[in-house]
Amino acid sequence: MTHTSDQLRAVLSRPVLEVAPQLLGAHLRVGEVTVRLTEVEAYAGEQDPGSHAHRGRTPRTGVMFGPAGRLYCYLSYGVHTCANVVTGPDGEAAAVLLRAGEVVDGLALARGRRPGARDRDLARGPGRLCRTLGVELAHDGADVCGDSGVTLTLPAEGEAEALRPRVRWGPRVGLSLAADRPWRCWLAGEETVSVYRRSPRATPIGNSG
DNA sequence: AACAGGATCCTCT
DNA sequence: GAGGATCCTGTTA
Repeated sequence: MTHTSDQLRAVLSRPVLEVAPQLLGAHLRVGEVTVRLTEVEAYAGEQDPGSHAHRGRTPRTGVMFGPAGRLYCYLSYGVHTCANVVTGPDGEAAAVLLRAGEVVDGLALARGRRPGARDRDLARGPGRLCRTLGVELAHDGADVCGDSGVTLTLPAEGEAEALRPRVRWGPRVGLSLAADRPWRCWLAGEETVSVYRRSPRATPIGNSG
């Protein structure tokens, strides 16, 4: 559906576990490259031991504590930019990590940004997705509901309905804390969905609360 | 000022 | 499936 920016922000302001599956099938456009999202993870803010916001607000995580619809970008391992869409009411630090997608526009440019990668791997993984789209730390705080150069388009109503039965849930990738919470969701049958890896530092299965 | 720990990726085998 | 690269961030002193 083509939402106004107010409608989109209203959707994103809902609880993060409600918003996350609605982002599956959505199109994220940055400049000339567009990715169709196939896998995301929900992070529930200060209550969630797996979230960067767990220990409160810091310079890095500040955007997450603001209103829904902004991009929270951070550096993973000091090297890879990863991006989240902030969700929930203003003041609540919930966000959805954009884990993987399929390039549906700007393929030539995307390939140039990821030399040697197969097409299915262009945006398979949160760091790769940002590299492919050209998302960098400078995009931290960009409003996907506004005129920031980053545009989010939710699936049309009929398509969202068609996708619903294909949504699967499982544990989030690579977390040492709260490793068992099934807050990652993806579209079954999509070849761009990334491979699950459990953190070697995570507690044994079932013991992490 | 120093340290420990990553919401990852790539290259092997 | 395993291991290393690599450097930012938050915490502690």
